Amino acid sequence: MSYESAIAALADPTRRSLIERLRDGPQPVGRLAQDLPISRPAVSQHLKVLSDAGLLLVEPSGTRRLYRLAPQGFEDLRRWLDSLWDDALGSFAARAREIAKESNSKDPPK
Amino acid sequence: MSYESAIAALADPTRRSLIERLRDGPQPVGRLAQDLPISRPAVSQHLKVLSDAGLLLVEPSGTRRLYRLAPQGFEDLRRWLDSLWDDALGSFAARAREIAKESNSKDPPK
DNA sequence: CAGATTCGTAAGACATGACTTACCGTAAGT
DNA sequence: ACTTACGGTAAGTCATGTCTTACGAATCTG
Repeated sequence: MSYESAIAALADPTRRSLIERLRDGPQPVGRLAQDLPISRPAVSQHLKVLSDAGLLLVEPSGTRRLYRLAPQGFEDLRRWLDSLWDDALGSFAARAREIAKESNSKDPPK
Repeated sequence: MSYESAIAALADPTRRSLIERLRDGPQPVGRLAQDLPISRPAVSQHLKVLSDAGLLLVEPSGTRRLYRLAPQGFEDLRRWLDSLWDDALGSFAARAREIAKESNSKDPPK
């Protein structure tokens, strides 16, 4: 239902960089912004996009906010991509059979 | 190595629409453009982006060009997404254990 | 309570990307 | 050879998204 927003969110390199950093575990905004060549507000905006897409969860802790990966958000995306891959394989296999058949007619057995 | 361009390509709704139409099998540009609310050149440009990202294969046939899904292009993307999902689940499980522990200290057994 | 941290939001500048029309090349049909 | 069909490319317009700085809200510390 909403893997669309997830894909759109993951399309941006900076946001993928944020996602990669969160693979090791939850981190506050300030720490995430430290290693990036952009301002902290920009990071906040990216985090909002990722959260709205269901890819991140937030947990307030004092004045800080811990962001972490949200497994739920990746599920739909994974399923869509898997079914797509299946169809791609199917089409590929069908074409392979055609190629084989054409090759046969030009190059008959025995 | 290049799942980045694949994601960027799939981020656009029109391009996803093209991908969806190609799930049933290969189709020429004109047919793909018929059902879309945009011009044929626009479709050509989208098809180029998808091809460059490794998501489509082209097969010239007379004056027409048949586009089909390229399984190879989805592989890296799938792997990256899967490993990401694994880490997300790991982080989620770790947090769940913390929650349970906190709940225990406030709500001691027996 | 005053000051310092941490972070989100608003407003505006700027770059990027998705469309259009116009045009050209190539292949098939008459 | 001429015409028609099909599709890629170029140039320019317009919308979208990504930054910046400035500001305000909430929490911790002294």
